[in-house]
Amino acid sequence: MSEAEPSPRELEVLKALWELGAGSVREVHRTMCPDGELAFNTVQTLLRIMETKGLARHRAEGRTFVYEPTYDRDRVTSRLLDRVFDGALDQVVLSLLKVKDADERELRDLEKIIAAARKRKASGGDGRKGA
Amino acid sequence: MSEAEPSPRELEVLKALWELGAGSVREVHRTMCPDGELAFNTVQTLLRIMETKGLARHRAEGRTFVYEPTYDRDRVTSRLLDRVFDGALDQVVLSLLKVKDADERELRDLEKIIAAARKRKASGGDGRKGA
DNA sequence: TCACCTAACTTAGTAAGTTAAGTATAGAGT
DNA sequence: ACTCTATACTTAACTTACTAAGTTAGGTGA
Repeated sequence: MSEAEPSPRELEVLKALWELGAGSVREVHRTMCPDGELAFNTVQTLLRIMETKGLARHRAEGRTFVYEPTYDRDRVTSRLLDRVFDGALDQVVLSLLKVKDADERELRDLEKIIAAARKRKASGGDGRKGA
Repeated sequence: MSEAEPSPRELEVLKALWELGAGSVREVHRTMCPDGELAFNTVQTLLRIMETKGLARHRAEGRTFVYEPTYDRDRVTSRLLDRVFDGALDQVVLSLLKVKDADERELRDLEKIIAAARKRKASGGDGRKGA
């Protein structure tokens, strides 16, 4: 099984978790549906299932369970995209640019990000590839 | 409902469809599982369901149905990413670069893509997308 | 025409995702 | 001690996804 894919609803939970860093069921619930679209219990169940899938983990804090995401947003994004492209990074950006039609500021930001990546690679001298 | 999300399996079908441009059930089947992991009928059913969801459409060519994807890869990618990020393009690229550790050639390609996007915006002033 | 191949359509069963009511328990307040 | 509340755990109904066998019917060649 190793690394389960989050379902759409689970992704919402993850987003709340990323925003919070870590949080109790109550906090996650409030974050992901402030207007109570989902019942508290529903979120609780989701989190329990996500734990069995390895998408989240918890520690007890008093009587309350505090949940944490197992994978960060980068990891999840990368997996999601590998499903559509097969790891072709530039294809992704191309797609995005075609659809989103970024403004000048965004384009410049992107260039900065790329420059930073290049520098990181050069300086660290560290071209590790995680397995 | 407007625009349904493709399930994981449906995404595989879409990938075959994108590769083919358009194709019969048989062609899609061969493309997505050359070693017959899935039955022909399974693919056929998937395509029919995808049509009801608006993910694909077909035209009859003789007795054979030829299926076509409704949305191109860019569109699907963009929607997929909006589920994780909320349209923050540079966040996506940042995520990707963190995880993928692109090589120099890829980085240069990315810069070219960005430059092209900028030019497209400046010249035509026309960022129109055909449906 | 009859047998055969191919392809579409029907149906159905298993599995996974989604939702939430119901149940039990541990502390906090009176 | 008794009640109220907040929390975790159990169960289950209901939906959607996945898979494929079975059925029907149009062409093709003998």
